[in-house]
Amino acid sequence: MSADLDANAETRLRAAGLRPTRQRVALSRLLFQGAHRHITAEALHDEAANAGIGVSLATIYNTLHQFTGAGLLSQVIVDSSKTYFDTNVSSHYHFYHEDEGALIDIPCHDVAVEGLPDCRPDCSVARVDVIVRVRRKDQ
Amino acid sequence: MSADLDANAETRLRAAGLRPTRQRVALSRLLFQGAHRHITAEALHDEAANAGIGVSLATIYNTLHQFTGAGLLSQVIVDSSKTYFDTNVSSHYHFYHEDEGALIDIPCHDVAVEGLPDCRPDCSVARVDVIVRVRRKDQ
DNA sequence: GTGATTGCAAATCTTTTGCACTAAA
DNA sequence: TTTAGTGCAAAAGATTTGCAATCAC
Repeated sequence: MSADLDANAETRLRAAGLRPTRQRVALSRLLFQGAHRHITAEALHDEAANAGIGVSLATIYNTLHQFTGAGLLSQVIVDSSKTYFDTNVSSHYHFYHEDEGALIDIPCHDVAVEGLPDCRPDCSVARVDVIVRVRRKDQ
Repeated sequence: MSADLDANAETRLRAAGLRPTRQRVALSRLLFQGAHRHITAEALHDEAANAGIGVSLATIYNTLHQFTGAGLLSQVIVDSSKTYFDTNVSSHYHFYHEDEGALIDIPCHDVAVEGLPDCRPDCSVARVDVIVRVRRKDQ
């Protein structure tokens, strides 16, 4: 079954036009098996290390960006000090828990953003980000 | 009139509970005279230098954060590599021109964000950010 | 005077880069 | 074999911090 997972990961990578190297297959398994997740480079590095996969931080960054370029991941910008990557690449929004640094998806179809004006005639909209910043309630 | 502007700046600072030091008064004038603006620490530092005001970059950062804490500025997080500060502290959204790194306000009353679910019972919404990322159209 | 503020330089933190080495096709 | 990918260590940026000097009250 580990071989199965590897085969899945390999297929996914090939489909995205990426060579299935040992590191990419391993990271792909960590990222895409199970539910969608939000992760930072540092966190993925730690996770890989705990899983006994030796991957340098530089390769983690490279891989995350390659995956993003290939459409396997999306970047979420909510905090000026670190970058989150999201395994959910469909259109959706986020809660960001500022106390915990946690991201939670908000399905796009739940939310309507209406009345946006046009920016400029020579511009087109690449993406609309909606970030709902939440905090623990004061007691 | 320069004295007037300084007096305004001083009043603004006192009202915000900040001691009106030379640097703060000068930066306050740069930031708050004229129309609303979006600026980075680096850009404000350059602007201050061009205006003949000697302020260290560390003080620029300190001041921007103090102003933000005092409610005179708000932070806009749109780019993982730099932080923008906005002199418009009223509730509103943004266009972000990714090719140019330019921010443009979208008045909040133009836009309706509807259907947001609750995050968790123990959380309250601190702010809703809407960032419309635009690009130059491909020709 | 006294505590808040500033400036500088060094430290920190995240992310990127150059280059020799290794692995996939 | 040939090119893409990796690891390391160093570099690059943005931001922060420690501490002595300075300023506002």
